[in-house]
Amino acid sequence: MTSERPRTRIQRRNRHAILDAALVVFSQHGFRGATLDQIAAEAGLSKPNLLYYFPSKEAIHETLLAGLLKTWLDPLRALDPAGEPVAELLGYVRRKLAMSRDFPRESRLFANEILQGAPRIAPTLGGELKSLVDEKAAVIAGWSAAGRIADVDPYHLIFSIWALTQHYADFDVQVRAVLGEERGDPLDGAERHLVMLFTRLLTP
Amino acid sequence: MTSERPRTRIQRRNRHAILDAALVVFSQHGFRGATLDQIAAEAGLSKPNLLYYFPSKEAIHETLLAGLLKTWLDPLRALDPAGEPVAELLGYVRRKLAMSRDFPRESRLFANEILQGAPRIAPTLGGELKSLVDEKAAVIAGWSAAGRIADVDPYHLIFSIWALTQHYADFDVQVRAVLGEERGDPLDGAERHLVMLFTRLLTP
DNA sequence: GAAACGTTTGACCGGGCGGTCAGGAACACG
DNA sequence: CGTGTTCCTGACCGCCCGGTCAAACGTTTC
Repeated sequence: MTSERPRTRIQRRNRHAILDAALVVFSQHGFRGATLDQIAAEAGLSKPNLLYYFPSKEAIHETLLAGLLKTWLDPLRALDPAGEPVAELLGYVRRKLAMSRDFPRESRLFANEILQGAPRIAPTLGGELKSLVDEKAAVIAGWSAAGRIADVDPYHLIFSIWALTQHYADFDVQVRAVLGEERGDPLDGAERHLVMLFTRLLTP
Repeated sequence: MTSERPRTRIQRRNRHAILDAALVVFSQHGFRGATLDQIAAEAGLSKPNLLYYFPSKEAIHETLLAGLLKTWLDPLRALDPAGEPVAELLGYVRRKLAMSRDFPRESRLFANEILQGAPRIAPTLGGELKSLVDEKAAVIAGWSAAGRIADVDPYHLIFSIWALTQHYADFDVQVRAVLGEERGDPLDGAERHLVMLFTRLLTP
């Protein structure tokens, strides 16, 4: 893969600006819905200049996804087999929810990719993602068998955490439309609710 | 709105074929990502013939969304204030999960629309959807106050049901990639898991 | 069978798209 | 200051997209 680090400061700045702009545009319109002109405008650059730094639209998208996947899986990697089970899982929920709060565009970029059949990251899903989940699922299954948490299917537990936390980023518009403008940040209520939900679910 | 019913049988057949094909294509590629040629090919018609039955690409999409929203909200409408609270809510979960099983493309069409900021159904979200949810949230809050179910935020409870059930349709590729091909239908495991989850959450 | 109407299509159009290219501007370094 | 290198851009290209249209084809009706 092309992993040459940017040499000059101007390169770093512009590549960064492009990826930032691309994240905004791709996450809102999806890959096909986004245009290079939009990204260029958002980045404050000309379209040919974009293609000076990246060989193609595809390449920008791929770079974005590759960078995303690492940070996206970190919260799960941090799940400590040696920790207190319920606290560990609640910590995972909180970290994941924090990502929905702090990186909603990353979440939507990912959701867009999966929705469209994951054409560009299918191998990663069946490879890196699957083996990480397998590993952590085994840990959870161990906790379950030892009676330290309630008896739950570890895979569906993980899916539940993903679904419940990412929902607040991906379906943000709907959440806000339903809650109206009065209430405070939906994410605050969500955190209380989810901590309660998983506490009730997991304590034996 | 254009609500003239199709007169002849050939009209009904072709309009239906177009909407069917459009659902397949729109749900996979999103509005901008889909092309009339794709829809026409999927429907087995020529592109100009598509535009004989619908005035524009937009019109096809709108027709699809309008028809979708009704069926999409029916499971929530069926929530009976007079029923037994836990059973009612579990029934809602099951109906919603059945929709993910039977109409995954409808779910993805909806998800695509929300992800992109709901440009075409924002009014409906703040109107029809909000008032329905408000109504049912009041019912659930009543059950909560009466001690017939545990003390939960009714809005976030409803969000949780949406998130957990739709996840299996919208993120189907990811779910299957993680679970591998061995296991049976993910939806079977999901149903057991979700029934357990909501039983634990809701019983006082 | 001919008129009248509903249905289908090939050919076409203007605009927007991803991408190219030749050359100019800005900078680094002696 | 000169020169090599990096950075940037206007103009352009070919393709694809949504949509149009005139004409042909089918079907019904009398």
